[in-house]
Amino acid sequence: MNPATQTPQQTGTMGLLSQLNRVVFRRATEDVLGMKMKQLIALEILARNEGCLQQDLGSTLMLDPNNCVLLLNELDERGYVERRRDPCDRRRHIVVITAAGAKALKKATAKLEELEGEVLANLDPAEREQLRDLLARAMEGQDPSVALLCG
Amino acid sequence: MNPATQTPQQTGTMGLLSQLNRVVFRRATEDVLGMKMKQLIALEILARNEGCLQQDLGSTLMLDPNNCVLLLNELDERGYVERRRDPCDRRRHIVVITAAGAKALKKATAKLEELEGEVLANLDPAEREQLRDLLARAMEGQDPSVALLCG
DNA sequence: CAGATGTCAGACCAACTGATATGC
DNA sequence: CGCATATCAGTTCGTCTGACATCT
Repeated sequence: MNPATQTPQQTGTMGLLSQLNRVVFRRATEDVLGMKMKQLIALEILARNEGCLQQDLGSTLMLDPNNCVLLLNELDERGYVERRRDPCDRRRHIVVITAAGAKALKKATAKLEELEGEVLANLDPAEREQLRDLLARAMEGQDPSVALLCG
Repeated sequence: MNPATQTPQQTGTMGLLSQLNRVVFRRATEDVLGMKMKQLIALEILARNEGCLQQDLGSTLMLDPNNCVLLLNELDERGYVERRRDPCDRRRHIVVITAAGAKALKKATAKLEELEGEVLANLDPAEREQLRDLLARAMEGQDPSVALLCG
């Protein structure tokens, strides 16, 4: 809290990324969004990829198969998703978002965008789009197993 | 994993931020950096703010005072920081980075920048700087209690 | 004494590890 | 039978809550 003593040294991009993410996480509570941030991201993916495989969802979210089950259990209990057996390979599950899920997602997304406006208050609309574009392009460069996220 | 079924709907900026951060976290393990990501960020702040107050460090990292103690215990055990009583108010601690801490930070930062190059492979150098600038400017707009991070 | 700071111990939650059941 | 998928139970880790000691 003593800006005068700052040296010219810069904080790394990854550190800034991590900290800004922390700001968002601290504010994007379940109370605000109506669901957990993780659930929101999962529903976003499911909304854009109809009938996606459970394992693909897991790999895109970078979750162990294990953790993916837990996440889907939560979403299932709330009635936001359904798990159906894949007729081609009955070991697999196909996950689909329900109407209730889509509705809840819409609400949560609106809240998150509100929050985004506050967190990115220092950036004008063009810069915000630039930021989004850069983040999206960076994500596209990741391991293909994460591909479902990119639109 | 079925790009053909993607709809035009976009993933939100906050979702992308969260996911890209996850990519970094998954890869920035203690094995790679020689220390935890959190420790690295703390040392970065201490390197740029000589003799900063423990509570200011905590608020910048968005840690409870409690958690801040635990983090400093780890760094102290490794000999990376020292806690000194503030002569002005002997309830307070002033935290300083040691020579060993600075050395370890330098190493870890180099590794993190290597990792950054891989994670941001899709962006050219100008775009990476643009991204860093946007993130830094966004952070500057946060609550003043987080100010130590901004350079 | 009241308030602030830092510390510790116990509770809590989220994520990882191993074992089981089903289907290929 | 070996392999893959999903599920559950036990463990571990990081984080939060409350009590305590020191100092102003």
